[in-house]
Amino acid sequence: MRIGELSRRTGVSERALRYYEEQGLLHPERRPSGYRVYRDADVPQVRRIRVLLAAGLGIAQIAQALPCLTDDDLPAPTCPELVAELVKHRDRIGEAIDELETTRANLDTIIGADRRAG
DNA sequence: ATTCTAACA
DNA sequence: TGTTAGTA
Repeated sequence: MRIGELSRRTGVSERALRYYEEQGLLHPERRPSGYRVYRDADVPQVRRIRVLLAAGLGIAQIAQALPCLTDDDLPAPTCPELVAELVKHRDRIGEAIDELETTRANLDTIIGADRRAG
């Protein structure tokens, strides 16, 4: 299939699909015309990419993670090294949440002071 | 009608 | 990422 169909079947813009290729996430063949040709397997592959993006992973990390995932819609890590990195990523998110909660508490204090000040 | 590359109000 | 120009 060409990029238009893949875009429709995945809900991902053609622009994004070309960008994913540029970043090494997809490797479509090329027709003599220059048109990209995708395989059926690229449909679930794109969904996996979106899941990983939604999980907060960067393009570079996703490029390395894709080979270590089961070929299913819901990515399951097969390489132990990948699992370790994902856990590390999860920990960073936890830290970020803690910092945001502190920031929110500080804001609440200011808001409270403002209300008391009228 | 579709896709491609390159570039930016 | 969207969008647009000029092509093939």
